[in-house]
Order: sequence, then C-alpha cells, then structure tokens
Amino acid sequence: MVLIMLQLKDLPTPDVLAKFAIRYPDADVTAVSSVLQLLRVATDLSIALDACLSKHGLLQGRWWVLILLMREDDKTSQPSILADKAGVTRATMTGLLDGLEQSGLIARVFAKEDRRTVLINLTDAGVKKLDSVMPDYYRRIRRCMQGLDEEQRQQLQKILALINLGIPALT
Amino acid sequence: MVLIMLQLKDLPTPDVLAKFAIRYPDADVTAVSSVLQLLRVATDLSIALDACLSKHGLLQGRWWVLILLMREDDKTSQPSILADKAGVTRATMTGLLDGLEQSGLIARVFAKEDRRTVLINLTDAGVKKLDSVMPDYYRRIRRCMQGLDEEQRQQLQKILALINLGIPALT
DNA sequence: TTGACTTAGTTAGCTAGCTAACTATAATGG
DNA sequence: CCATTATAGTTAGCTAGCTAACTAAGTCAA
Repeated sequence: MVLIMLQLKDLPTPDVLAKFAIRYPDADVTAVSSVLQLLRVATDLSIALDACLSKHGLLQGRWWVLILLMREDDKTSQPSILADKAGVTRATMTGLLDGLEQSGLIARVFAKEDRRTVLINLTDAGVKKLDSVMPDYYRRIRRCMQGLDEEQRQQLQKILALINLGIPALT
Repeated sequence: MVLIMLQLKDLPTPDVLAKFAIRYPDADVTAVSSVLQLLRVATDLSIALDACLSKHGLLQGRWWVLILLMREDDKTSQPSILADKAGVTRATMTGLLDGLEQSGLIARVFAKEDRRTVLINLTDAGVKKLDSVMPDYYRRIRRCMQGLDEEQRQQLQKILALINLGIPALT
C-alpha cells in the first residue's frame, strides 16, 4: 500500500482558511479542515509505522506481502493475486518479491499445471520474521490507540465509512 | 505533503484479524482495524485529490507550494521556509521550485541584503492557476464531505487529535 | 582579520512506486 | 488445427520523494 501526499506540516489556521473562503466562496471550511487533518494524521501514522518496520529491516510494501501470504492456509499465493490484494501493479509486485526472495523470506516455485504462473511461498524464515515483527507492531498500535475508548473507535469507523462513500464524488 | 503507504485494497476481515490475534496475543483488534481503515480512507482521498489536481496540470507537491505562497500577504517566501511548512527537505523543495519556475508559476529573485537567500514570488500566472484550481478543489471536498453533519465533523477532529497524541508512543 | 562555524541553496545518486512494452504460455474459434 | 486473443510475469525507463555531500555567503571570536 502506498499513499502519496505532502506532510502538511503547516495546516491552515482558522483565519487563513477564512481568508481563502472569501476568495473562493465554494470553500466549506469545516470540510476542508477535517480532510486536511485526516490526511495529516494518517501521514504521521504511516511514517511512524514505517519507522517501526524499518527497525526490523522491513519496508511497508514487503511487509504487507508477508502478511498476505501468512493469511493463506498453505502460505502460498501468486504475484498477480498479491498485487491485486496489495493494490499495486504487477510490475511493482515483481520488485517487492525480488527483494523478499533475496532476503530468503519467500520462495518462487514454478507451477506445473500452468507454466505461466509462479507460486509464491512464505518460507520458514519469512514466518519467523513476521513472528518477530507483528507483536512489536501490534503493541505499538495498541499504545497509539489507547486514548480512544470502544465507542470512539466505532464512531471513527462509522465516520470513515461515510467519507469513503463520498470519495467517488471527488472524481 | 507526501504520505507513503500501501493501498491496502484487502483489509483483513474480522475472522482474519481474529486468527492473527490468536497467533499474536498483543493484537488489539479494534485498534488495528481502526488504524488500517484510517490509512485506507486517507490513501483513497489522497489519490482522488491528486487526480483532481492533475486535471489542472498540477502535482500535489507543487500545488501545495502555490498555496503556501498565496497565504503570504506579499505572495513571497523563501525555499527553506517553504520546505519547513510543506514538511519536505530543502533538496525536494529545490526540485518543486524548478518545476514551478519552468511553468512560470513562481519566480526566483535573489535577495539584496543576504545574497545566500532566494526570494520565491508567486507570479500573476501562479495566482491565476490557483484561482482556476481552488474552486474546483473546494467543490470536490464539499461534495465528498456532504454526508457528514457538523457534529460528526467535530467528532472526527476530536478523535484524530486523540490519535495524534498517541503517535509519539509509536516510535 | 583570519580561521572555524553556521546557514541557504543546489547537485548527485538512491528508493519504491508507476506505465508501457515485452516474452512465454494458454485458451478459443473459424 | 492454426491464427488470434488473453493471461502471467518481467524488464526498461519515468517520477518525486529522500540523504549526503557540496558551494557560496554570512557570523563570530581569538
């Protein structure tokens, strides 16, 4: 997964927003500030999680591939399926798998029935790597979210679902 | 601003999360799913906004620089200040300004009092460009957020502020 | 006043995404 | 049953971030 946006260190103050709202009357001030804050917090979260992964020698893209493989009962999948699930192109997946194969965390096996397809297998080393990363990762998420009670988490998910509904209106 | 993360097309279903929670008892299921959904929605939002900007021939980084300049009363700033406000390195800002200068949207002027500093000025063409982009951008944000009433927007901002407080605990 | 340090900006080279073009294999239909 | 089309994966080259190293200019203190 890869979200691209500026870090927005300098969110507009209410008076800056008001000034822009005068010049551009279409501006919905609370909508804009909500969206910007959402992007800002998500960016900071993503950067912090990246830092956690890099301590374990992983990058977000590669780590996500390991998780997708771990979800499979036989710890096996295919590049095209992994690309769809991770939301990257097949070309990008080729690169991610190259890195993981070099580190010995996955193995490429050619399929017998269809010689076009490659089976991607999570190796024992890959399982071991995830087993060392995930507890740390989950502990950090827990600590980060401990200020929110169960009701607030549900509110957040509901609100995010509403925003998600509105995203098609953007394009 | 640039947020980096996978697209997470395939968020874990509750039963996948539960399976992982058994293997990794530190997992806080509602915390993890909230964080992942937050990253997912923010990613989709960011991609949709990028698409909007690219229709106007802009990229997010460059557009953000124009906005920062528009906020200044004299429509002028410096590369280092812009870099800090945008949350990018000075090297990155050099590249962004190169592109904007080539398009004629900003101009570099050497300062007289300190010959190290370069003054960045938003040109008339830059103002015109923003005046054509911002109304469209604001209209889209409005439409995207129209499903949320004022109370929900406040709830969102409050919850995001709480998460933001927890982010230092991640590192 | 000159040598060491600081600051502003740029350049060079790295990364991990992307698209487009390619090879190899399989499926299909006239 | 062979020509066309579709599918799986890879390669090549682009982009916009990054870090590290650099130049040029200003500051400060012995």
